[in-house]
Amino acid sequence: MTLKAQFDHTNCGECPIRHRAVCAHCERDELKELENIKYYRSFEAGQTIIWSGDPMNFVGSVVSGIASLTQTMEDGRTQMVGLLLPSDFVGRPGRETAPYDVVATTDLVMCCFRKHPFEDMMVKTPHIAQRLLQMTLDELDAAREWMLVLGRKTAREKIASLLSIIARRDASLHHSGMAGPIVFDLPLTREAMADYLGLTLETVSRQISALKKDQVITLESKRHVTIPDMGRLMEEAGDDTDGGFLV
Amino acid sequence: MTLKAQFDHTNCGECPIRHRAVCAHCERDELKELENIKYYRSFEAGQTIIWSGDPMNFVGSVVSGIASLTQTMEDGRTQMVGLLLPSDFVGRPGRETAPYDVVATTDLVMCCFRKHPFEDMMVKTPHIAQRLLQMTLDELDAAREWMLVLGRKTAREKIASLLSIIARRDASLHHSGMAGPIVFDLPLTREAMADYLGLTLETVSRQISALKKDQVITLESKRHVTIPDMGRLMEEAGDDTDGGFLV
DNA sequence: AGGGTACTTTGACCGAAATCAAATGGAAAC
DNA sequence: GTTTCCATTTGATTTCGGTCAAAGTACCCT
Repeated sequence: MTLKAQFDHTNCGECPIRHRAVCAHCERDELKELENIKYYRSFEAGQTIIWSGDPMNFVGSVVSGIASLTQTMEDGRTQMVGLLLPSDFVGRPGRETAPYDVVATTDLVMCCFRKHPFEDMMVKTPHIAQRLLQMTLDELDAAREWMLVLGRKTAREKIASLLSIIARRDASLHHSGMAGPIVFDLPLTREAMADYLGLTLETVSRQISALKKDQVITLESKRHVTIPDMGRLMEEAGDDTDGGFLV
Repeated sequence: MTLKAQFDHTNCGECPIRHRAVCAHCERDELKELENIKYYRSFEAGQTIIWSGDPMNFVGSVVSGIASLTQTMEDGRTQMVGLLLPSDFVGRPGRETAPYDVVATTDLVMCCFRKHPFEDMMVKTPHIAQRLLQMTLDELDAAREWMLVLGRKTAREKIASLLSIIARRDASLHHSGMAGPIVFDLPLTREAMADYLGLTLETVSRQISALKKDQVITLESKRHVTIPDMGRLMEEAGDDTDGGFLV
């Protein structure tokens, strides 16, 4: 069951996503306090929000747009290690510095809380620490699922896996059922997809073309994707687990 | 700073590792309760401790030996997603089922706690939830660091990265300083190394031979490794971060 | 409309790692 | 001792994805 499914109530103030993510019981007192310390930040596509190693003085969640967590080697090779879609949480309570770069992949709005007040609240409100533990375990599962993709899947399977994740996340946002074709816009450039999948952008492009030729997907434009048969796509991804993905 | 460094006191009863891992302040009351519900389990090399999807009714930590977390596709491709060395924690408070197989890579002793009593204690003792959150964040960082290895490093760099991690963990166990050669036994078969690195066992063998030829490492036997110059090895691994690895 | 820029596709070629296959080594069992 | 079994090494060949290069496409900006 996803995070969204567990806490999908709407009476959580003007930043509902954030509260759904943190407040397990949506109690009014906790909410009031969160309301008092929250603020919004906007970023442009391409902007780096936090540099690896820098002090990170806030936590927050994505309201709209896409952010990514990336690691870079000295010679420039980069690997995306997380994809943050709306409602995803960013931040490490109890940590001083960021362990990797956080980059706005598209224009982005985040709902933030200064770290220290948030940590104080965590101490006063055990629910929150436990909720954060659950969320972190979910992220850990997603990261490990992704290790299988990076370590053992072919380029074609990697592309199918990524499309599958984005399609599933997007479908759950739009409350559509599991039947029928799924339509969405790819929020990533070919290069960003390559960085996520451990491929080159040329290989990404070639494999997308191949999936199109084999009618696993349809492209109305470079970015606008239709998936006529989700089951077929998941076969292509080599996925036995029909769910469970979280990132 | 590693987990070990933060909690390296010795007055924690007969299962000190376990308590170092969970009890942030080593308070006597908590310890007593933990003592009452703990028990030990032994496993033989190769034994599967938990199957992915099975109910998991305990949490615990590795006392001696090595366990690994692995994911397997239908066609048999497998990816190791975590390596559990002595003092590492296993288990998901708040989760019913295991998300991947846990396998004893060597003969193994674990110190376990039934899950429900442990969860009850977690609720009563906020420290523990917060400590577990910290540990889970560490694991998440390690998993993401490993994603860079899997996605972007060459076979030679992958091998060097793995040797580097094991050497560092082993060195910290034996309290040796950072200077001088490091000697240890490889606790993994070539195949297990391959599964961890997303390679084939042949490639692992070839790259180890190559590192030996280039005198980055010395092999007294197939498994007994000497690293004359840790800095050199880390260069080979492409590591800028001279530390931080946890798994 | 024209020109610039950034993103994407496609082609030709190359190389690192996979695959297939055989030989070697080392330890336990008979 | 030698047989058996398993882990490991090494060799020959193939293949998938990377690299280098060029062309195509869409969008923005005067």
